[in-house]
Amino acid sequence: MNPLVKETIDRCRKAGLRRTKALEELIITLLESERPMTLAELAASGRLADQCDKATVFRLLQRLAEHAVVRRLGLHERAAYFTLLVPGKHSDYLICTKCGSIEAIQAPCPVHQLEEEIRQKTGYRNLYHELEFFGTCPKCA
Amino acid sequence: MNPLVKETIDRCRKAGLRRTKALEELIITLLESERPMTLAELAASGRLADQCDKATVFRLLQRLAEHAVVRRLGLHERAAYFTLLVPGKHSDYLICTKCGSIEAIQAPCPVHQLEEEIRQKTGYRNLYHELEFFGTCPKCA
DNA sequence: GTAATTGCAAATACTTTGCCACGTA
DNA sequence: TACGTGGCAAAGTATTTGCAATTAC
Repeated sequence: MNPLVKETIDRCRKAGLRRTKALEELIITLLESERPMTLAELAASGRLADQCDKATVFRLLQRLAEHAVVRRLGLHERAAYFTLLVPGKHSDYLICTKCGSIEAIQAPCPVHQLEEEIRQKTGYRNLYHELEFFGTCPKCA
Repeated sequence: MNPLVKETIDRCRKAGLRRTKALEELIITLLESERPMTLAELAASGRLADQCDKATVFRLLQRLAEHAVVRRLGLHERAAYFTLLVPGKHSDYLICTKCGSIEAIQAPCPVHQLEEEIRQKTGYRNLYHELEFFGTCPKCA
């Protein structure tokens, strides 16, 4: 088993969550995905489809988000997107507004300094950011 | 009347939209607002509440978004937010995840260079970005 | 044994559309 | 006059909750 899976489950356990089949499969699914996924996508995906109800996935995501194991993203669609938070990793995204494709951007994120500035000037706590680029991808153009 | 209102209405006219009372009031409302607003907020706001139906505001926003007069933002809430696009102006936002307050960030946006890089490397067209900082504001902390 | 977790179904919230009346160009 | 626009009400989509049954610890 991917050590990151074990690690992530450990974080959940420490947060007081029980180790259920659904939790495991959800984490594996999120980890396997290269991009954020919606609740509907997650609930319909192979690992989870026969494993548990959509409401369960919803409540799991909710709990995991509370404990900063996943993050809920906007990404402009009607449905919310979720992605696993891996300590030390951060992604910004490039999204095609025509076909809806989503890809993570590799380049180092250029906003850390501004984030630090905001932290100091405004006194906000637990600051994090979300950065997305939208446009028409070459295929759709 | 604020010259920006006239200017914006002109842009709408050029896009083929008719100059209606609802259009005018919507643009004024968006322009007066310091921050993005939801459809519900807009439809309930003084200028529009007695002026027109929520469906009308919805369809107006839709048309305006198509013609890049307004932009639809995610901002993490269940409801979508809308903001007027003023040529040459761009805002990033700082949002409190507890009380939901939204404020525009004054600091110059640090991602233009990355945006340019992406434009060149990926061939995406009509590129723009959305950047938000989330955290707990001093009041809520 | 006890409290967290789950499934199912029902309730909400927000968005979107149909259809006919109306107003702008 | 012609076609974009508006109002009202209904339908659609995604999210959220209640409650009893189940499961992890």
